Amino acid sequence: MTTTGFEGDQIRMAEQRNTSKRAPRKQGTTRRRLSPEDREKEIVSGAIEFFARHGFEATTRHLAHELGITQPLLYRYFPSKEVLVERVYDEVFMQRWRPEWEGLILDRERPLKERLTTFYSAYADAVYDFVWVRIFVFSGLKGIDINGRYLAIIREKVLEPVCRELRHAQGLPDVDRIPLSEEEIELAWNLHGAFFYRAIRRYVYTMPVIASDEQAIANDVSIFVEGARKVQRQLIENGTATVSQREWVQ
Amino acid sequence: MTTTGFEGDQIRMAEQRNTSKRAPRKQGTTRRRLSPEDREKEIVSGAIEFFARHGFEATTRHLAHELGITQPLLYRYFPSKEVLVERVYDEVFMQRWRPEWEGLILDRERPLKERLTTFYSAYADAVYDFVWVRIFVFSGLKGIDINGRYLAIIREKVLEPVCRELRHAQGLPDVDRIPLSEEEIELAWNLHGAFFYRAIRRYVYTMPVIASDEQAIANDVSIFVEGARKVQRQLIENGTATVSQREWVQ
DNA sequence: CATATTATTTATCATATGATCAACAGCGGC
DNA sequence: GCCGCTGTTGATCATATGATAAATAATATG
Repeated sequence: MTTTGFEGDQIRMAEQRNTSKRAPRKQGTTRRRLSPEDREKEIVSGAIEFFARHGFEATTRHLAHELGITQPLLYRYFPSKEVLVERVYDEVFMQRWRPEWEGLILDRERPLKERLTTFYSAYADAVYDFVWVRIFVFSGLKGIDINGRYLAIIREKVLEPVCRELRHAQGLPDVDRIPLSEEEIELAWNLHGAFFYRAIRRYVYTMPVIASDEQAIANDVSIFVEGARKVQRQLIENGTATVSQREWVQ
Repeated sequence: MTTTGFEGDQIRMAEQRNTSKRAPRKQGTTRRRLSPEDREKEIVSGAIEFFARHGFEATTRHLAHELGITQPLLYRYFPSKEVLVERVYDEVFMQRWRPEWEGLILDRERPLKERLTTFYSAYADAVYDFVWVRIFVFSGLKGIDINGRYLAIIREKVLEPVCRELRHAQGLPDVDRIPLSEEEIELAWNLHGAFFYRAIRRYVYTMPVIASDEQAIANDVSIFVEGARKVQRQLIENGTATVSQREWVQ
């Protein structure tokens, strides 16, 4: 009646972990003793996967159980759950942005569609990822400021460049002459949203999503570059992109 | 040292609620006695807002506190937290889809851009909403099946119609002759993703998002209808929309 | 092989949380 | 104005959870 459901599971868990990657333990009862560095790495990578799956409200006991260790051991390596969670944030968010990506958008030697497809494909390699997407959404819901900081980078390194290059591609005035408006930035969010919503469908809604990301991204880009021309031009000329009733008819 | 931090707060909370909408209580100490129907309504609507804000892991004590009632009272109206949460799901998801929306997309008397803008604007009235977006994302992360069921409706009532109407608008063969492929449905997700990601930025990331939804939606639609033509045609003709290297150059 | 070091575990604490029940008190009927 | 019904609360329970400390055992060193 008063069973916690954990006592006997340790051996089972240990065996389970062995099937994945760790050195095989001769007997399920033997204690595994790692160097502090290795243990910490195991805890952090396990915590990342664990919190990505279950959210940050999930318990340290549950995490320890999944790691095949006891709960107090976590406190040998991290003074509190909060610190461990901070570490997970850092590990997932830090250095996730690769500076070389920026160049992919800006290289005017290549046609814009190709550049954007190349960029978003490279970006997808890093970001179409269970851990990344879920941690990002979890922390967003929780109101962590890390989201805002990351999205500021996206704005500076992706959205604004996309607007500038789209202007250049169709011979519109430079941002020096007519600065980017919020409405124009919102256009770039169109592409970015279509791109990232695919990841949300896959990893937040756990829907089966079409296999070829390359293909889908190329289509996103094509739709955007073809479709945004007219809107961007209107936006710059009129200061608004309101489509007159006449224009509905095309 | 052993304080729970709740004892004295009840009066304060009661006062706080009074500022919002409830009948003013002459004395902060008096007990408020409602009819079961009214009390239940208060609890449900309070729970919706509360869980949307804090997630479903948030505690019944915290909820009761915010409602200005004591925690045991919740159990007079709901046998368990789980049942209350179920009720919140039902309340938020049920009858959220308005059948008349479907007609907005299908009315071939009007140009497609106008139809889609009208539809997505109407849909935004219901769905660009703090509670809706966050509950949807929370339940998605939690793996609740309600998401999948809702998205099946979206597919049937929005994505497939959008594909059909886009075909019709540019004289492509009917779905009777060439059925919709997953790739083609993925095109419609482009528009839907751009649309819904705006809500995610606003209510999940809590970013300041541009004011005029009407405007932004009209732009989304314009980009999509203008941009998706070529891709859809290629998709149907070639069975794939792979853009040849030559075509990059436009 | 004996011993010291320390990674890991067992036992435990304080508080938090879902849930229950008897006591209290607002409100309608007489 | 008193009384009974019942909406509401205070007290409490069992378990869960973050955190701590002492006991145990794996590994290195001599």
